[in-house]
Parts: sequence; structure tokens; C-alpha cells
Amino acid sequence: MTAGLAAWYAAGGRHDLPWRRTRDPWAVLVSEVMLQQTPVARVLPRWSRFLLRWPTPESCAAASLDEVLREWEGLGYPRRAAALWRSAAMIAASGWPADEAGLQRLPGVGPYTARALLCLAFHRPSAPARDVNLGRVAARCYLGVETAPGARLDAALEAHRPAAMAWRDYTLALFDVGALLCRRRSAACQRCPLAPGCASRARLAEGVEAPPRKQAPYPGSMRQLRGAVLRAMLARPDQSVAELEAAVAGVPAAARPGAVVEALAGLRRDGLLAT
DNA sequence: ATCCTGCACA
DNA sequence: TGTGCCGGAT
Repeated sequence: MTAGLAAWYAAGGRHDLPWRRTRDPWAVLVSEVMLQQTPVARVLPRWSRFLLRWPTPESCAAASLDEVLREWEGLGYPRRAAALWRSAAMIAASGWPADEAGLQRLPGVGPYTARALLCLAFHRPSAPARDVNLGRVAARCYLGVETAPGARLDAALEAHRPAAMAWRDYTLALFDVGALLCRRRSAACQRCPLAPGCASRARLAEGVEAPPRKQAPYPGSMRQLRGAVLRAMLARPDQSVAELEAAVAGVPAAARPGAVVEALAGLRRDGLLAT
């Protein structure tokens, strides 16, 4: 039973998020890419700044990769910036792809982002834009489990959409349920509009025991070194390997012989460094 | 220590 | 199906 979802969303949804106030596909794409593994609060100031600088795919494509990477600094996963820049060039050259398969051919655009663009920017939802939040809410509320195959989750999301809610509002409302109420390790069922028909309500009342998400420690990792090497190269693109090694000497992984050269090679392979 | 509107590899 | 990618915040 999702009769209360629309009312809850109207009153308690995050309507102030600026990327929800536009349907310009470029602005939406920038927001979706930034939000891939970066929290909303950290994206907020950076999204506005990015679009002020490059309001269109054409303007972004005209910039250099270095400029885009420098603008991205601090957001993490700079490969997303490189992919966005390449997508901008493709869009500037050939226009926007018309369907889900075409959108997924844009670098950095996977199943989720393609569907999000169709739903949030193009008003042509093809299938649920199922990120981890929608997946979790659907699994718990509609299926009564913690996880389920993607196809089942998509089917459940489609089946439970209130007829009165457009796909865009339904999707955004479930984003907010997942982000504000039905968190991975805690569920605020008392305030949840889906609670009356939730298949996991009784189980969630006992407390949520979420298995810890396996994630390699960042300090000492190659990722940390890559980040340091990229920052140093953006600051001074023409420096030698020896100078570079000195610049990143404080990073733990840089102590291993050959690690800096390895990081450089990786950055080049991933298209983050030209030379 | 764990999280965060994923994507692209193996 | 699993794994690496980044970094700031809680």
C-alpha cells in the first residue's frame, strides 16, 4: 500500500536539491555522475560550480581534460570526470542518444544512470532507475527480503508504483525514503509512508543487521597513491618521475619501489593522463 | 570503521 | 560474481 507515498514526498521530499529543479539533460547527467559514490552534501556546491563553468556539453568538450580534472578535485573517483568529459564530446558531436542502450554507450553511463536520464530528464522512463536505495526499499518493502535479483526488484518497483504518481516523482520519492528513512543499517518505520504495507516491517522492528560492506582500506592503498600522483601531475604536468616521487613521498604506498611509475601507468591507461 | 543516488573491468 | 576506483564526513 503506497497511498501515503505521494503525500509524504510532497511534504518531506528533498525538493530543494537543485538538480531536481531542472530537466536539462546535461545538468542531470552531471549530477548523476557526481552522485555516483559521492554523498549529496558534498556534491551540492560542486554541481553548481561545474555547470556555471560548463553549462553545456559543447562548452565542456571545448575544455581540456586537465581543466575538467582540476574542477573535479576533492570529489573522488576522477575517472568519472574523464568519462564525463568524453561523454560531453560525444554528445556535442552526435547529439543525445535516444534510448537506454544508446545512453549506456556514453562512457561512465551504466544501467542506473541511463535509466535516470530517461526518467528525470527525458520523461521517457523505460525501466526503474534502480540505484542501491531503490533496490533496498523494493527488496524490503515489496519483497520482504534484504536483497533480490535485479529483475525481481525492477518488476516489484513497477508493480507497486501508485497510479497517481508519475515515474519521476515515484523515483525521487523512493530515493528519499531510502536516503532519509529506510537506511541500510537503520529503518525509521515510524515515519515511513510505506510502513503500512511493508513486507519487512516486523523484521525491521527487531533491528537491522546489515552485513558490513567489504571495502578495502583507503590509507596505504594504490587508490590513495593514484590520487596523490594525479594531483601532483595536474599541479605540474611537466615534472620528472623523480620530482613526482618526491612530491608524493608522504603517501604510504609510494614507499614501495616502482609504485609511482605503476600509478602513472594506471592513470594513463584509464585516460586520466594524456602523456 | 563505515558510508556514500555506480561503472567498468577481470 | 567479484574487485578496484577516490576522498571527505560521521
